[in-house]
Parts: sequence; structure tokens; C-alpha cells
Amino acid sequence: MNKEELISEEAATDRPAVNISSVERDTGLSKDALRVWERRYGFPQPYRDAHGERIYPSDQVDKLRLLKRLLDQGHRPSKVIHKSLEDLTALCAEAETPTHSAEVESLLALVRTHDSVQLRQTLTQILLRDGLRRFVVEVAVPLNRAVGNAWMRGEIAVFEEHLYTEQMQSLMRNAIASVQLRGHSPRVLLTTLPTEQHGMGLLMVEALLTLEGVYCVPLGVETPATDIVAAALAHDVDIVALSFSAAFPARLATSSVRELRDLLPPEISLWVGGDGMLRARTPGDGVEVLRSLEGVLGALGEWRARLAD
Amino acid sequence: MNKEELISEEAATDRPAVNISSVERDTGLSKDALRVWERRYGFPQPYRDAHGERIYPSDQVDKLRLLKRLLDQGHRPSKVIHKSLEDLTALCAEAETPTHSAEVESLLALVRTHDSVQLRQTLTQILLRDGLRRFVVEVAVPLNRAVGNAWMRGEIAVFEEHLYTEQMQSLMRNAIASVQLRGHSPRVLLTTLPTEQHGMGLLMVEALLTLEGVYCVPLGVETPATDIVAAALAHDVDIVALSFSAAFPARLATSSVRELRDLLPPEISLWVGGDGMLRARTPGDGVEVLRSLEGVLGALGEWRARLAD
DNA sequence: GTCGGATAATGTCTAGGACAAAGTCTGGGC
DNA sequence: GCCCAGACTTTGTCCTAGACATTATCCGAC
Repeated sequence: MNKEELISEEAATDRPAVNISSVERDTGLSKDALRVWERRYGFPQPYRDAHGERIYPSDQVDKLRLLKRLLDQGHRPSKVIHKSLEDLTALCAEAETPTHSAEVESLLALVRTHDSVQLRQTLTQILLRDGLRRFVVEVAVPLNRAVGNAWMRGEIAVFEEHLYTEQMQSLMRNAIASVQLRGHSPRVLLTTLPTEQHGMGLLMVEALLTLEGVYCVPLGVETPATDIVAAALAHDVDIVALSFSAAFPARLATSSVRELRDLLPPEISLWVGGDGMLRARTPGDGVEVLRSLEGVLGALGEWRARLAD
Repeated sequence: MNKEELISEEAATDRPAVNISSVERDTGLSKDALRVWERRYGFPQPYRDAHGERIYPSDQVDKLRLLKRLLDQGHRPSKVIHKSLEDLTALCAEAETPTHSAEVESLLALVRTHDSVQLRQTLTQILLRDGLRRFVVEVAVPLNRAVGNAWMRGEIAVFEEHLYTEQMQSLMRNAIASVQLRGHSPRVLLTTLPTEQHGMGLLMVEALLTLEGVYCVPLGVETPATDIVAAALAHDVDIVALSFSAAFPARLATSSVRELRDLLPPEISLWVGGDGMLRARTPGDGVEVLRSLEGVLGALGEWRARLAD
């Protein structure tokens, strides 16, 4: 394939060096952190342009991306910053659970070959065959994780991940919309806190809850704490559910959950979940930490049992 | 309503003062800009905590939000920064085109009263009554604008805007998915550049194009330029279409569009649109600037006519 | 083994200074 | 009257380098 070659060549060689703003965007590391790392650890070591401004070559940006991922997993900068790209990749791979079913593996292959028509068709078939609940738990969750890992290892391109996310979201929204609303209790508000832009977890929870006859108020992502409280009161919800991805700073997660808990009326439950909550310390009383997607159903059962008392 | 009162009281008095990071998040103004404005213009003038760090009271954050909106409309900081909150609100109101149909006005009322069930139902009814094309052009576009303006004037809360966006997106995605794919040409890639997080415009364009038998590759938001090129080649598209909201820095828009145009093969067309393109200077040859959503259909007609030659 | 306190690691804040890019004004030529 | 070039002004982002709160880690004592 002539085009394939063009793409890999582009990715391998032609990538231009970029300024500090772009690196902040692409890696998620703040400008302050980038400068202070350079001062303290000697990495990154960008070139300077005619005005003394930092210019980061693409291989350093690659390493920074990898470092950010490792920090999100709980590693410390000084311990990993001087390792080689290969060592870092290996370290990332360690943390992975490579338990993909054959089906997930074949879906991942479709993402890799950007065969979007086939991908959508296959996902739809599986959804119809297994039902929404099994689809979410057995396909969407592991496939999300597999795509994330593959992207991190550089096996799939950004645009392939984007297209996958778009298709999966579209599918999930359609499925949710087509579930006949059977019940109306409890009422659950779904959202993330500011800076948390990953909404896929919310959609998966919304799917499971809607199937169980729960009334969901989906607020999308990045709702400030005061607005969550206002929305919870306005929509008279019983439960507020928040999702945190691994990229969310662990300490911020704990403190802002605590803060939200104090702002919310005590009779409204607060559920938190997502990869970002696995590393965070427990945020204290009155907060239910869900350690897996299935945990949502357990918590729902408990809530209903408590209501029955 | 007891709850309504609680919410407005909350909004009016109890809002806590916040640090510079929060202000950056909430207003979209960079920390550097906030500090340099303070130095140069004397506004904002935050308090300091025990360590000399800036603490912004909520009324100053309100004014900053308004200022950001005015800058996005082309005003200059020195001209507006010392005006009162009332003057700024009036200035914002000037720029508005208050041409709402009665129908849009009643939908806006549903958003204001966060009657989400009724809102979804009404939108679905209108969609079925008028068809997707009229729905997008006559309802979605003006309602989006009306909601944005109302939010800016403080007439609707953040969470109301969030819920509206979520519902409208969900509806549009469902409608798009249910359009039987009739044709497959041209092939159009849809996305935004990094930092541009508003994807509603893309969805509206996707809806119109899909109705016309166009094959769309929706990449969601924030795709880096090099990945857009890679995706365009991999999916063999004829056209790349980008959307810019008013919040996108005008100069960045022009320069990055120019840059992308130079990276893309000349036989691939580049279409750009959205409120952010109305202020930007024309990015030069080989770029089609769409000044309205209907412009998309015009450009499509031209493309097909050229193909027929 | 586990708890508490000292020590180290780390990110974000601070202050001004500098400069390029873009906007605005001004004067001259047609 | 109109338009263009060059000068001036405005504005955002970058720079350095220091400080400090917060969180991990270590180490000794119980």
C-alpha cells in the first residue's frame, strides 16, 4: 500500500519539533512541570530557538507522553525519568492485564486497520447478540482498555483511537436511547469534575443503570462542584455518580470528592468510580467507591435494599 | 419553590473565592494573562492568602468570564476591562441576534426550567414533524445560540446548559445513525483542532451531509494536524472539514488552517466553518470558508458539480 | 509489624522582564 | 476621498529563578 507507507514515514521522520504549549497539550504535563523537570533532572532537554524559547523534538515528546502515563500509574518522576524509551514501554506493559477474549482481540485488529465500517457492523452484531448489559461488561470495557494500551504502546494512531471512541459512544448512546424507560427510581446524576474529559465511563454506567430501570440525568463532563449540587437539588436525585480516569490527579480526586460530599445534602448518596479512583486514598465517610463497573449494580442493589427497610 | 430559592441563594452569596488554577479553568483565561492584566490594568485584583497566593472572589470571576466572551467577539482588553458588570452585559447583548422563533423561545424556557423529560419529548416531536434537515437548520442552530447567550447573561446555570448539550447531542447522534446510508461520495472527514472542544457543530454538519448521501468519518474533537493528515490518507477522503467555536483564538485558527492546508495533499479539499471563522482573516488559497451551516450544502453542490466536469 | 516524626520529592505558585505578533494610528501619494 | 506603508501601541506568552505546601518515603521506637 502506497498510502500506508506514506503514513508511517510521516510518523517516523517528518514530525516537527514543537513549542512548550503544544507539549503541554499533547502530554498533559503543565508548562511549570516541564520547566522544573528540565532544571532538576535535566530532562527534557529541548533546543532553543533564536529567542531562547524551548523547542521540543518529537522523540522527547514521545518519552514525556510515556512518563505521564507512568506517573498516572503511581510511579515517581525521579525513578523513571532517566530510563530509556524501551524500559519505559516495558514498564507500562507490566501494569497491563492482557486478558483479552479472542473477540476483543479481533475488534482491536479492526481498530488498527481503521476499518470503521466493519468495526461498527461487528459491534452492532455483538450488541444485538449478547444484549446491552453483556456488551458493556464483556466487550466495551475490555476493548476500551485494550485500545488505550495499544495507543500508549504506539500501536495505534491518535486518529484511530478518536474514530473508535466516536463510534463506540455513538453506539452506546443509541442503545441507551432505545431502552424503554421502565422505572423511575432511584434518580441518578452522572457527570465528571472539571478537567476530567473522559465521558465513556459515564455512558457505560448510564447504560447499565438505564437497563435496571434507573432514571439518569446525564450532565456530560466537567461540571463544577457547585453546579453538581445545584443540579442534584433541581432534579431531585437520590444519587450523584462521578467518574475519574487514570489521568486525573489522585490527590485532587480525593480532596474534591470530600469537598463535594460536604456540599451535598447528606440524604443524597455519592458514588465514585473509574481508574482514577483505584490509586486515590479513600475519601472517607458517606462516599461509595465503586472498584469496577459491576460494582455499580451491587451498589444499586444495596440502595434499593436500604429503601425497602 | 423552596429548591429554586436555595439554588439562587447559593449562586448569589455562598460561592467561595478560588485560586488562580480554578479561574483559568472556569474562564478560559491563562494564568499568565490573569497575572499580566493585574499588573497592567489593575484588574482583576484578587485577595491574597497567608502565602501571598491569589484568591479570586466570585464576582471578579463573573466579570472575567464576561470579559473573555467579549474578547472572543473581538473587543480589546484595555477598552472593556474597567467597565462595570452591567455595561459589559449590555455590550454582550448588543452582539446578539435576538431572532428566535416562538418555538425556539419555548424550548429555551424548557431548558431554563430544567424540564428535561419535556425537552427531549418536544425536540423529538419537532424532529419527526420537520425532518432532520429542517430540525438542524431551524431549531438546533438557533437554539444552540440562544442557550449560549442565555448562559452568558447568567439566565441559565452551567448544569442546565450541560444537560441541554447532552440531550441535543444524543438526539442528533440517533438521527444520524438512523439515516439509511444511500451513497458513498464524497468522503468527508470531520473534526476539530486541539483545544477546540466544541463538537456540536460537527454533529450538525454530519447530519446534513449524511442526509445528502455523503460518507462521513467523524473523528470527534481535538485531533492534531498530523493525525488529520494521516486519517485523511488512511480513509481516502475527498474533503477535510474543521469546526471552530468563537472561543478559539482567531490568529491560531488562521495559522493552523494554513499549516494543515500545506500538509494535506492538494487534491483533498479543506472546508472550515463555525463562529470562530467569522472573525478570522481568510486563510488563503485552497481553503473553503463556510460562513453558515447552509454553506455546507452549497459547497457540497459545488464539489459535485466540479466532479461532473 | 506498625506507628510517628524527620527528610526528601514534587508540583504549583510567585515576580518581573522581554519580545513577537497583531491591531491601530498617521502621513503621504494618488 | 481613498488606500497603503511605516511607526507606534497593545497584548499574550515565554523566560528565569526562588519559595513553599503537600505528599511520599524512610527510619527508629514501641
